[in-house]
Amino acid sequence: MARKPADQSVDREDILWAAAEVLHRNGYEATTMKDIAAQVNLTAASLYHHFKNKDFLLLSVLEVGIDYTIAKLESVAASDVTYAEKLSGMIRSHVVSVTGNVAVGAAMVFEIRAVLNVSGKNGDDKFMKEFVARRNAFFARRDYFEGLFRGVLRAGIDAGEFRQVDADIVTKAMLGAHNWVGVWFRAGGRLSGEEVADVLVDTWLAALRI
Amino acid sequence: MARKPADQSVDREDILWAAAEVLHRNGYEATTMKDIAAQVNLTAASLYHHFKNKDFLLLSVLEVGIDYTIAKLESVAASDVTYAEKLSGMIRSHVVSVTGNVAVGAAMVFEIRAVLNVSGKNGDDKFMKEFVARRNAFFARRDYFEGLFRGVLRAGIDAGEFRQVDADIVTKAMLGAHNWVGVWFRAGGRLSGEEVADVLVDTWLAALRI
DNA sequence: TCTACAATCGAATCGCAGTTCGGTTGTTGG
DNA sequence: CCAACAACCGAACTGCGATTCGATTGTAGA
Repeated sequence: MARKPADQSVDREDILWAAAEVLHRNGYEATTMKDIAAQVNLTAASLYHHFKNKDFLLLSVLEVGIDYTIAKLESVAASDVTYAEKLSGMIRSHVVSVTGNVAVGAAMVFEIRAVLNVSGKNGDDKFMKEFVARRNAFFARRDYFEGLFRGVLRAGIDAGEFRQVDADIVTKAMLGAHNWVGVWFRAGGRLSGEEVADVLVDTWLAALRI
Repeated sequence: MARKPADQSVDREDILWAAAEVLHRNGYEATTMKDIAAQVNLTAASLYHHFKNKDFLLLSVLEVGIDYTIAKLESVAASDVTYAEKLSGMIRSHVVSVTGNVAVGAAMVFEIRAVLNVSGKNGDDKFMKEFVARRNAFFARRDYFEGLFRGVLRAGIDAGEFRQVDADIVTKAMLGAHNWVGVWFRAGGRLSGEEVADVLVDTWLAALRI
């Protein structure tokens, strides 16, 4: 190893965090490498030491975001409680994740397209192959995430804990409502992240109660 | 008037519609004027005959979108029925609007930031003044739109038709769920726009029933 | 103390996107 | 039939953003 001037050097994690913030403010395409670099006191050129290119940087942000969210969710989904309790915990977990890091949450909602469209342009890029693989893996993670909710919903319906609803649509409605929190939530507002989560838990359980 | 080669000439409306589609696919920043122009068989230069610049074009898309949505919503909101019936109609109206024109719906959700960030850069642009004015008017329209839902929700709660909930948060949850429909809905899928709307109406009323 | 290499930067490349401009073409009201 | 103007286009300008490259600087391990 080498070069770590104590207070100047930043690592991959720092950059991702900072990038999420800038991305949140401006959106992927409107965010320049310079913008992101500035956020961590680097030059644009330096970013290429940590990430292959801009697309990989965004993808990395999305990856840590989904991994973090899923990690928290899985522990809840695995617990041995009623489906209603399980769903409550998952909703709370998701909403708190979003309110806890609006930047990453919003990136996961808004910047997916940027990652999707990559194949459209640089159809020849040297990193293309790896990129597509990682991108697909990311989407698989997202589907898995959605599946966790849908699974509990279905199981709860089958078990007679929830009323009969279209699980697919209701799942998407839930995720849509939660994702949207990242758009309007601001720390320091009338309600804390936990309080918002409480309202949403209450709302969804009411919607599902028999 | 002049120049209207019968089948070539397009009008403002056509361009806005086409722009919404391209925007939906690529996102504002990733969409070039050339892309939009191509969609209506024009050159980028020609677009400047119809719109002052790219920002105004996007803003115009958003304006027609919100106007259209609000127009449909107001007729429902004005009807003289129970709050539950009114809310049902509004939800249906909103969801059907979104599913009926996913492109515009998605633009209204995803491209707002692009319009927001304008002040940050061209702080000197000659059209700045007019732009800011129109942009603010647009945001006022959005707030008004949200207010229509919140108003009915509150009134229904006061009237004892709905159970006690945090109207602010539940309103945002509803709009989030509806907006999200524009992200996943595809015509020709398992359910039609109307059917999706039915599921959501059912879900929200269940969440609000006493 | 050396040496290899991680971490960084400045400067240069390269292409492209938004925009402008001058000119062309028909259509239409008079 | 004519003038005026709407609708359009090709070409050129301009600036900026992603990316590359060579050089520099410390630090960690031998």
